[in-house]
Amino acid sequence: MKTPISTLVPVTARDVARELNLSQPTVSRILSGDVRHRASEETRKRVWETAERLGYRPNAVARSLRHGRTNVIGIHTNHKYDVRNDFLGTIVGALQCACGAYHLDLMLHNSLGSPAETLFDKLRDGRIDGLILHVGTDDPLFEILGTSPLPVVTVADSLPNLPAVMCDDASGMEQLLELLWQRGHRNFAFLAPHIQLPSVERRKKAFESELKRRKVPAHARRVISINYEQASSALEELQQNSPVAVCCWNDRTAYNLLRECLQRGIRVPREIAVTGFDGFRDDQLPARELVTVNCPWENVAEKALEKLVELIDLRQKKQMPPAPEEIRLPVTILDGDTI
Amino acid sequence: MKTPISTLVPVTARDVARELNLSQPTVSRILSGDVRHRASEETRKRVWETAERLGYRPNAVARSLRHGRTNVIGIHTNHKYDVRNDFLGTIVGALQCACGAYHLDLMLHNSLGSPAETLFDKLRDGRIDGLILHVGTDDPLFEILGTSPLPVVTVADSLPNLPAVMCDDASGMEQLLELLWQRGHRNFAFLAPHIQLPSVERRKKAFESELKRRKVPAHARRVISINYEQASSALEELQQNSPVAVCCWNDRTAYNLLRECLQRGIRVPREIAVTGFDGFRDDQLPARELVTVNCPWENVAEKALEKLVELIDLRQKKQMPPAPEEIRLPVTILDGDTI
DNA sequence: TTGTAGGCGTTATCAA
DNA sequence: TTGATAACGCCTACAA
Repeated sequence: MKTPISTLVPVTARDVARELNLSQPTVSRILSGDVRHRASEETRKRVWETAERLGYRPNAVARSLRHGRTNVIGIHTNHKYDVRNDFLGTIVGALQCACGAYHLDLMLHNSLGSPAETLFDKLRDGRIDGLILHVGTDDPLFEILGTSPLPVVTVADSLPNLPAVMCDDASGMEQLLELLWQRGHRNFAFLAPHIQLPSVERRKKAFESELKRRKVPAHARRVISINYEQASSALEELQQNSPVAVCCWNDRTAYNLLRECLQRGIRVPREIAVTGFDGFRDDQLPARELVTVNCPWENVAEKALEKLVELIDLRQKKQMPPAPEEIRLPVTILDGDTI
Repeated sequence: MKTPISTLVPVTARDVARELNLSQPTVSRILSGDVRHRASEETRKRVWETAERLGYRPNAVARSLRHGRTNVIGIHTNHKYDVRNDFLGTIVGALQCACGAYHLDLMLHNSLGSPAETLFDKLRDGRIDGLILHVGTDDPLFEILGTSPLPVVTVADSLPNLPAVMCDDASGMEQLLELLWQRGHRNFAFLAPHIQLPSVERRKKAFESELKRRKVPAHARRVISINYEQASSALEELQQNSPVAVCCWNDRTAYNLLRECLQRGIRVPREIAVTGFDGFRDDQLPARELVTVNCPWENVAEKALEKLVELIDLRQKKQMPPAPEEIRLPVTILDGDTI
């Protein structure tokens, strides 16, 4: 059995060349599988053998420098969560899978720790070919990225002047309300987070306009602000207006609300009906089956990557990118037993 | 307001130098903040201004080539899951946070799609300074990595000749059995997956030896093989020997078992008591509170990164790494209502 | 079929 | 204080 020589220093093409009294480019040509360039069978064989024996591997950093392309894409979010978050985890997971098909690798950029400006530098220091972005409009990043040469595609939340792939939040909310309406609900509430997210704004807007269209009076379609995902603060107000159908801005909030109801003995859905949004329902757990909007986040990630690769290829050819476009993917309803 | 010039091509130090009729190295020295090298105040100012105006950012790829160091570390698993998996998600999340302190970035390597050999090439092509590894012993990778110059630390499951950081699985199982014993249980079962994982083997071994020590007869400490996390196939055997305390090899299996019990009307813990392992309990959901072993996976990730950084620094100084060491972190019990 | 020269963008060492 | 030169490892064009 052949064992590659154990070394503390990586082996270069030059090392292989020296070993055989050849020039470094000759070795490089043979090993990079250049079809046009025919070398003598004899030489090819010796080069391949020696390369394997010495454990040669082409250095990707040098390659990247030469080609002006790293085959790595980055993902960045300015929200305070890491990959353990439902949303980010799903996006990253799907990206990770999709990257395989394009022979790309994925780099996680941590806003955690470094200020935005430093991060911005890192994002365009040539280590990534493109970026998948998920940020709120409060991030200073997007202003700069709009004018930078780095190809960027945003997911879930759109930003001005950047291409975006997202879910059809408005349609999701409308479908949700239609279902609630069919089940006889006439009193509604929307639980919205304090933070501003374009996707949540769209959900809220659709909540209001759709119910207005159905002639629901203002007191029966209230919007209640909560601290991020903490539903408890809203419970008193909800109970006073029970029975009520509560549309939570995301699934986690809905689960929090369900738990609170369980603890306080509030009957679901009799007194309070609960819906989520996102489709992060965990069917494995012996809990209630949450009614929610099934958002195709995997498809969002895949589509975003597809767009990003297009942009990267264009830039490689030094062509101007097309005008930024917004893609909205259709959503469906996941029925359950909480309404 | 200064707006950086929008360009399709990145700006280099050479561009800045040309603009000012200076040499490229001079610009580089000033901008890289070399303290020893005093340049005239006048020049410094002009260089900084021009750099900002043109939107210059040092190219990290070139820097990496020069320094022989990328400040990126990789993470790889050969299991079929991506970052959405509880375990991997936690490890990656914790690494992501910990990387901030070391000014490192994290790259996800997808075994998904590319064969192991290709992956192996990628792992040592110079794009990462070190690797966090989580693989089963069936992976061909570890044989080769043992002799490669790339610093590697494994997590959760140790491999021969590689430093490892893991949880004290044996102690966790012993604590679990002690608790079950106190609560009066005398009939036990261990649900093990078909796949071979060193960590699970340790849990299984501890299950057997600890119960043997307590003089539990063989028929009251059975080991049942299941397909990965699917507990249902074991239910018949479990019911026939009820009441029984079931130690699942991980939390997900335990939750699956709980769900099956719920659906079939089997009382927990009366007929079947359930414990998990790992500490991936979701307290947010209105479900049963699983009794499980709280494994400090975040600490595992942090410790592994710490070790990896040490190895990287050593290699940078071209020193030999120390003999591989195994670090086991202590675990505790999370009590609940399922035993 | 193979070697030489040059450059990707940066940093380090020298000399001016 | 600054500039020239070389090197990191690779690839491409051209010349031999």
